[in-house]
Amino acid sequence: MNIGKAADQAGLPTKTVRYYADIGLVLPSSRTQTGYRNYDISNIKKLIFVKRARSFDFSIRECRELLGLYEEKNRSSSDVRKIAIHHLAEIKRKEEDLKKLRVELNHLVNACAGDDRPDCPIIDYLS
Amino acid sequence: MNIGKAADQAGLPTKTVRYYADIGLVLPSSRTQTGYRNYDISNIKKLIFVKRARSFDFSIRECRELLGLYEEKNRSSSDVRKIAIHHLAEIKRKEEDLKKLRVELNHLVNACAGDDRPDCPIIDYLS
DNA sequence: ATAATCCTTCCATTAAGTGGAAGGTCAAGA
DNA sequence: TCTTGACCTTCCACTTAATGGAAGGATTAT
Repeated sequence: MNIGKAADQAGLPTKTVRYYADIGLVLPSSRTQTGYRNYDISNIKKLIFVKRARSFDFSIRECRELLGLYEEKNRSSSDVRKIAIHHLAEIKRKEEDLKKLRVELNHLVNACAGDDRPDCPIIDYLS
Repeated sequence: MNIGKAADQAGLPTKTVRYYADIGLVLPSSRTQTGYRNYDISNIKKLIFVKRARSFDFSIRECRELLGLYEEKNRSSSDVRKIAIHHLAEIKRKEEDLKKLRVELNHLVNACAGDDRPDCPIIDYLS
């Protein structure tokens, strides 16, 4: 399967699939004599796996680790869980940061008249 | 004031202050004959303003706009408010995205035994 | 045969800095 | 006066995870 077809199957842009090959994340199983990348079913599965992991905001590095465990049939689920828990903590941290920002910015927005006068609590707060 | 002192006053790394000068966000008021950047009080105030705006996760582009309004003494507070509301919406969107991820990933982590067996709902879900 | 659609590699760009190298400047002490 | 150390300068590379585009080769359809 050529890269375009593979990308379609995986639901990823061709550019991204090529990028994943470049960084050695999901390599095509072979190349044609003229240099075209060949993707087989197991490659596609890996692409889909990475796509899903990325949609969970796992970094490429984490995707690499997860993909390693995905392929390792005698893995320990604790290894997978460890990565997921670490990522979960990161997500929670970001979420809390955003919440703080939202609450504070919301206050400022509410305090601002939003009219044609220059007085502005938002500017004041930042000054 | 030299850049190092200015950076200290603003609570920013020297590199960052130089970067802000490079991109024309906060320019030093002058240069010495030998090329050293000179910062005065108003420059420091702008640096602090940008630092606070950045801590609210306003992009550099937004900081530029806010800084423009900060300097424009006959601004309309509605212009400031518009930027803040737009940014607030963005924060909310990100927060909701993260929440969805967190809830779903939390399910998976809870479903995973995390022992030395290979069976793993997390891997299954991504496959 | 030729045109359209693939594919290839390589380079640049994105955001917001950060790190480091090579070298110039300045103030203080011996 | 010389030197040492702490500044400062510019320039280049690197970070994340792609994405856009150019130049050119391969394949497929008409």
